[in-house]
Amino acid sequence: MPELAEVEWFRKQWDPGLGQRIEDVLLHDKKRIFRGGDAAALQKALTGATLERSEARGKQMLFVAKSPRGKTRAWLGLHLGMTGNLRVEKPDFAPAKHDHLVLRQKKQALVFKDARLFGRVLFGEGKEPPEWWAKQAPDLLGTAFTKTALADFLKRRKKAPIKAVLLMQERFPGIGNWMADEILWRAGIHPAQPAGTLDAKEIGALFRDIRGVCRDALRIIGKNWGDPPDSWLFNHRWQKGGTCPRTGAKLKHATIGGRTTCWSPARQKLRS
DNA sequence: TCCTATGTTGTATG
DNA sequence: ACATACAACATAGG
Repeated sequence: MPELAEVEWFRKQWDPGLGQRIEDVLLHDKKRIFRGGDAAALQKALTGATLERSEARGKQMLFVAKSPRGKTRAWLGLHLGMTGNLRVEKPDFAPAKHDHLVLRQKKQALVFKDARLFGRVLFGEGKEPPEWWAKQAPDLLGTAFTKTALADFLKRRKKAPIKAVLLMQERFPGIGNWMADEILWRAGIHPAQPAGTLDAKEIGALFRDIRGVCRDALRIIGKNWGDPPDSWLFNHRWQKGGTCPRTGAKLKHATIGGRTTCWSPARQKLRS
């Protein structure tokens, strides 16, 4: 479920717990969601710590907690995978089947749920943010993401379909299946077009629409989980017999880059 | 029963 | 070493 804007929205669901002490940490499924990380150390470090702040970069979230007396910090990383979510419950909440991590506080409990277990919990301790956070790719709306950086990356991945390339988190953090389709639809580029064959005009459009979709998604979904307008591909892509909101033509679907892909054949044509 | 799912990662191959 | 393709992971819902 969660891409850039959904992750940002879920991150804020734990805002009621900021500035408050964590009384207790409940771990449900230790096996998969921690992927070999030290769940016991996480539990120990977070118990009694005060939740200070949180951030999201792409699909990765970071929650920072301050130890009771020391200067050290506990760094909690959450990735929602395909089906993860964050929510708030009453302080005496008892975790159900898929609630893998619960931070209990006086006024509420902060709950991480993930049915399919594709999500993951990361952890680190110390003064500096851990490696897994520091090495996150630069924000697509920041200054480090330039048209030149985009063109260079496309050149390196020249044989791969552009759809698959947009899903690479090392360069496009936060872009997922629906955002990639939305971007290519706006830019008028066929999802199977090899990345190295895009001309300067297409790269310009792609750059513009990557940032445009990120901005719009954060504004509409990231803020209040609002519904995207019908002028987007989003509301038509899963509908049976769905049509392109710009051309009215019937949308096409196929597996490209290993993922179900939707495009409007009237405005996205494959070139040779 | 079979197919699908807004994601990543390990492995095989070129 | 790098790029590409795809199965595997685990569960729920149509």
